[in-house]
Amino acid sequence: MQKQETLSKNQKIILDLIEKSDQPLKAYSILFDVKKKGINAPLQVYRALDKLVEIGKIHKIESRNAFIACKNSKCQIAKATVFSICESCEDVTEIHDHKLSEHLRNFKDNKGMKYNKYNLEFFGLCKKCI
Amino acid sequence: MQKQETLSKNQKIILDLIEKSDQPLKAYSILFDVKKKGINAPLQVYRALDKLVEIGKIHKIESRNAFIACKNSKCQIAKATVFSICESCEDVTEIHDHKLSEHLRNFKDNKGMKYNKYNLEFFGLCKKCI
DNA sequence: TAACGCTGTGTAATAATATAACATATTTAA
DNA sequence: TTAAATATGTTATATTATTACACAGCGTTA
Ligand SMILES: [Zn+2]
Ligand SMILES: [Zn+2]
Ligand SMILES: [Zn+2]
Ligand SMILES: [Zn+2]
Repeated sequence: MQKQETLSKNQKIILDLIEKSDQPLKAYSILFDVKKKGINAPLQVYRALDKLVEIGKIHKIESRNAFIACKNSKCQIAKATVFSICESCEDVTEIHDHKLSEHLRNFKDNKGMKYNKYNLEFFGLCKKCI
Repeated sequence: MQKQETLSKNQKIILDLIEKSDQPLKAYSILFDVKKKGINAPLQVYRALDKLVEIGKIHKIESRNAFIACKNSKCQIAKATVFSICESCEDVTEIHDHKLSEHLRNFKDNKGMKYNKYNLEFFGLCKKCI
């Protein structure tokens, strides 16, 4: 919570917008929406997005080049993300599954990699689209 | 193997190139390399890439917008991919871990999604970069 | 208080990634 | 042998992201 207080003007504007949407937003759609607030250039948006991702307030959906707010206070350090994505309606939901997280957190390959982050995206059809 | 035989000219050229590299290649770097073979436009590359991804000959590394050849005959239907990515040297390795695959294949959320695909990317430091 | 590092802002230009639209050719299958 | 499906070639354009540069605000510290 105290991190919220230290956000800059542009970061707040953009986080507010993303948090109001329950679905991922794309950078240029964000740019369009915040022009009325005086944010004029892509770079202003990308800088805020980078910071918000870094502190875990939002996550990037890599397969969609879009950004969604994190609703889980526990993953504020965006190091372990799991999403479910409907390939028909594009609905995206963040998944918090303790057993799955444990499994992924404990995963060791046989090459001696030292992991500090993972991102998992499940694709399929949601209830409405089946 | 018989799928290889049915690849078109452009698909073969581009698959050959990707298979010769043990690391992911980006679309425009592929384009640059195949110009000498008569492939002149981005779309020709992207069309081949789409097809090769579809039949599981290559995979897209979503977080890097790059394409890597699949060396595992079992995942020819690119529905279940796991990668390890070194954030320092950008080395990418496809992971085949039976236990992990089982776990992911069997994962069910509580929203009634019907999954048909997943992609997992681990990030960290490889042995050389630690 | 001045010098400095750090973080953020604003702006313009450009790079990098990907697709639309259209015309034509080749392969496959009924 | 026609029709459908798949692939090609080309131009233009859309979308996503970064580089480069100038400057502002703030806390530290010499
Ligand atoms: Zn989260
Ligand atoms: Zn759906
Ligand atoms: Zn594979
Ligand atoms: Zn490395």
